[in-house]
Amino acid sequence: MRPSAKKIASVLRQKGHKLTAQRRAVINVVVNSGEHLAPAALYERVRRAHPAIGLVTVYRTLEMLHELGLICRVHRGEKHGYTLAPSGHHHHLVCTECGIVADFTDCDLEVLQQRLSQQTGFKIEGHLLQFLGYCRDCQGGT
Amino acid sequence: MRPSAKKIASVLRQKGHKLTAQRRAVINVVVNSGEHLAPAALYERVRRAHPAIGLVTVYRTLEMLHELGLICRVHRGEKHGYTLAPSGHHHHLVCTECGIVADFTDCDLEVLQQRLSQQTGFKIEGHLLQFLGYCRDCQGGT
DNA sequence: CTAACTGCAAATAATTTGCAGCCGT
DNA sequence: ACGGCTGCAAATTATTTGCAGTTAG
Repeated sequence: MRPSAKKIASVLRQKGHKLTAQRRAVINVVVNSGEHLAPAALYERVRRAHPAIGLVTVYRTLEMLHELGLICRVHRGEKHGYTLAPSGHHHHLVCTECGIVADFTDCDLEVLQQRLSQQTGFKIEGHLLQFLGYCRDCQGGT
Repeated sequence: MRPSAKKIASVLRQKGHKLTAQRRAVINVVVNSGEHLAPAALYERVRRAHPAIGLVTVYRTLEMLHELGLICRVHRGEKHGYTLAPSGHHHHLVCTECGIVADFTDCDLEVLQQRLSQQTGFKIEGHLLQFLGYCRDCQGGT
């Protein structure tokens, strides 16, 4: 399950972070968007609810949420952004057109990883897997 | 197979690009390194053979080689760099410590891709897969 | 010869940091 | 009250672009 704004807020408190109006605003935007938003885009949306917020605060809030494992980064072409983190191991399917994100958890890379590890002698720590494409709504026009 | 410097040079000619001393120097460094090098690191090495080269030229040469499909980008943590592109579909196993890269071609993601496509309605165009870990030589120390 | 190429310096773009004042707990 | 948080402006870092001189083909 993807966490709710309340859930996120409570984690912040538990970890000793203050729950300010700015942070609430950022959290709300992230939660109410299925898209993966770049800091700048997120900033624009947050300003609607909280016009005085600074871009710097958005950056700092995102970094904090990321460190707490509440949100994660996704790649979209050369750009990148943040989206809510469902609990546990997972990956993303990102629409390069609108940025919407779908999660999936079954990546079945264990076997491949095992073999690669043996063949190369690498001690594999993790993997980066993401699909790119066009979501249902973006398949028509350009 | 990974392309040789000669192979790359001949492709440049075929495509109507000029083969300058600077380009040769960049190509040689990329070819003689199994690592994935960031533009700045590559620049340092290229200077040994060609001290007067500008960083800008390195960027432009890398971009050109990338467009021709002769080299490809890899991700290493938050950073990124370039490495030789073996022909055909492939992926990388990157050592986060020293940056050395191993290639592999069999990713078996077709089945997963098919299912995701059906489940989400996405028209999947491609995927991003890369393993991160420590190579044989970097597993000991930090 | 001539268009492509090069290097410099300046321009962008994205993100980080120093700092003084503000505010959640 | 106090330490964390905020916003501004300046600093960084990575990459791109304008331009005049250079050079491969």
